[in-house]
Amino acid sequence: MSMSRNRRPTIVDVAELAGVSKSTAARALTGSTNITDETRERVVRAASAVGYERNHLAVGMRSGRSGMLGLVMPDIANPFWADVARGAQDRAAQAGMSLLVFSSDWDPDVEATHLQTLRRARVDGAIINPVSDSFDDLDRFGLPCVFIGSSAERFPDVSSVGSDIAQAVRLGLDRLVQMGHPAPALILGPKSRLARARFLRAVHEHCVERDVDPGILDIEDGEYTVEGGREAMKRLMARARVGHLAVFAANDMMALGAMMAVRDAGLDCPRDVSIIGFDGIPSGEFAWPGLTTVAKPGRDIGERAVEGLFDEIEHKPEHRRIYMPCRLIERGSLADLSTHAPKRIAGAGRV
Amino acid sequence: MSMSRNRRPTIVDVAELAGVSKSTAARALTGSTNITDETRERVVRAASAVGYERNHLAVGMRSGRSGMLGLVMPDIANPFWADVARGAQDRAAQAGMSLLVFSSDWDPDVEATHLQTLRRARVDGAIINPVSDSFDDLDRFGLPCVFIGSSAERFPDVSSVGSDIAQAVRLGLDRLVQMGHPAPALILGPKSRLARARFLRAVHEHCVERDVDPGILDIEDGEYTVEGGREAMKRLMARARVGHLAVFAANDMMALGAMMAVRDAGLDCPRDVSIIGFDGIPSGEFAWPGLTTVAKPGRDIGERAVEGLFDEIEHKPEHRRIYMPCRLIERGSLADLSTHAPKRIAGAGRV
DNA sequence: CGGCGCCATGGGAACGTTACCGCGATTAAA
DNA sequence: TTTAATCGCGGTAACGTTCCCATGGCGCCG
Repeated sequence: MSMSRNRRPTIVDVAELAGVSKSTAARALTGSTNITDETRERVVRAASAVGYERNHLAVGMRSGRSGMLGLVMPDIANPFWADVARGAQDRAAQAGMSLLVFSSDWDPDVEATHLQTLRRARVDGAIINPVSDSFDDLDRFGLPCVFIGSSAERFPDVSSVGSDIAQAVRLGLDRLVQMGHPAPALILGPKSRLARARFLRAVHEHCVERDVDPGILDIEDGEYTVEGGREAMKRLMARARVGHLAVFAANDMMALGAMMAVRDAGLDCPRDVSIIGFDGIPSGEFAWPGLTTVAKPGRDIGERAVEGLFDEIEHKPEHRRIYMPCRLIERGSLADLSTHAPKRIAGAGRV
Repeated sequence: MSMSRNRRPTIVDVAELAGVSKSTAARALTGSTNITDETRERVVRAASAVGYERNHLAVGMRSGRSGMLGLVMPDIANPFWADVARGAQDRAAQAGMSLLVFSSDWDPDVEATHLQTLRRARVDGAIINPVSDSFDDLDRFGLPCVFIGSSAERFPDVSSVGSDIAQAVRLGLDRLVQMGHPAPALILGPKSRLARARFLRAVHEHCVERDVDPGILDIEDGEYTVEGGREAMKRLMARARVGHLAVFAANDMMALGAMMAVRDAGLDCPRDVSIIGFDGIPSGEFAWPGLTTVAKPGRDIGERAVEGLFDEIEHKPEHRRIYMPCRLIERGSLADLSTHAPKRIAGAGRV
């Protein structure tokens, strides 16, 4: 018995036990052709007898494929990104691949470090929510890449997957109009973020289609946080405005912050103020009232990103940018003013 | 120029450019001794010139250390587990290691598949929230392991990290007593879950210390979900009980569900019913009222698990089970009855 | 001044796997 | 029946790295 207990069995151990060469053992185990059924079965039996498990490091070295994918996101603890990670992980596992997960915390330096780690680990491809503005060394040796998120649009020559902001905004605005809020105020993110511009552009297009002057919309900016939304909502309420106030927040966290500000001001949502968010984070379900929002398909985005990455790895550059449709989740933070004040352009009167 | 653009540069490319042997190049790059500063600098310069990046697959194969850790959790999209993952990932990155993340969905078969993948990937160790009851093949070849979560207590001979349920329960009950709720009702998980027994035992111990008969506590069981908590709360309210009702839920989701049930019944939290949860999920912050809860240190648990795993990998079996302290987060779902009804054992009267 | 030892370097093997090639045997085709 | 083709199998090289050992040069000490 040459098999020591502390050493992991290799394919030669299997071959010896089966009485064949390691070449034959490899053929049997890889499911290759040119092998007798009887021999294959003998090898397979020997493999399970010694507890053989193929060494993926060695396979990866020989074949140049590590069987691993990289995922670099701002923060895995953020519910949206966790959802994306889950989708990516499921799709990768389905294809027999593993996922290396990293959080960049919106820091370009951290991101660069993680990317270097990914390249060193010889991942077969990477899914990245880009923070940095330049990726010179990213594709220097052709690491297949798919970007995710709206910041990915800064890189038109890299395949990417994101939510369809135009469709999402349309979804939200249509519902607002249906409920009798044709000209909602907007709470947007910082001007530096690309997503802000996308969101605003979609609003403009929608207004134009409905012959509404986008200029009449109240707009407040804030950080993409609860506190940012709270402050923005305070400023919004401070503006002299009569009647019911409807708000479309570009982010659920901000929407929840806005809800808090409404409560702080002694008002009631949805009676005095209607709020609709954008993201679909779980917290919106437990707020009171439940937050009506346009949900991004985080999991689907993760899945599609992996699928796109497979195309990229196989050098099938079919698509460049995929927009995943969002869906409306109604929970009760929108007042229905349509019966009381049908078809008015400006803000409707208080119920 | 023999360097093709599509081939990743190896250490021999570096060595050739620097005019040394690959052994010397390796010495220079690994920071080993026995090398001239001048030679080292020349090699380092050559390495960056050709864009050399050490192949971790090859390193892992040669050294037996892949530089990767595995993390198997029920669901990365669950906020608590996402937090754990974040902590583990940060601590691993800090040590220069990568994290392979998997979600088992509480399915033993899926878990087994992921563990096999981990072993094949030759991870240096794994952090696992165990679902299965048996792990025969887990340590057959000595894969270093640290378990996390309360289900880990089923495996006393495996190092594990979990939250200190006894301390958490004490924290919650002490606060309840301070607020004038000495004998709260309990909403617990299914009887099959180990965490339920731990929670209940801690409650019993605390009651005994305070000379309260644990038998007088109302108890309802439910699934660890919003719906489970909602149903349990309904049953709790259906019991003939006068005065203010205080509830300690063993899980934040259930606590939020209980809050919904209270609202559905036309009652008010905290005026009519006090609710305290256990977990510390973000959603509790946005509920109305904000959910007072005992928060598990998810991120810390992840970090400590990685640290424990390092000890395990280096065969330093110091500790076996680490209990991480929880902390109380007060948000307003507890009514303060202490001034109105100080020091009463049974349920206090309505305010 | 000579021998010994240290130190910088180079050569080669090994980690575990798979691809390629060669060889013998069995079978099909002429 | 003879030849060619196919098929099953074994040997060997190669992936990129690090470690061990050998070698040669130089300095130090006796």
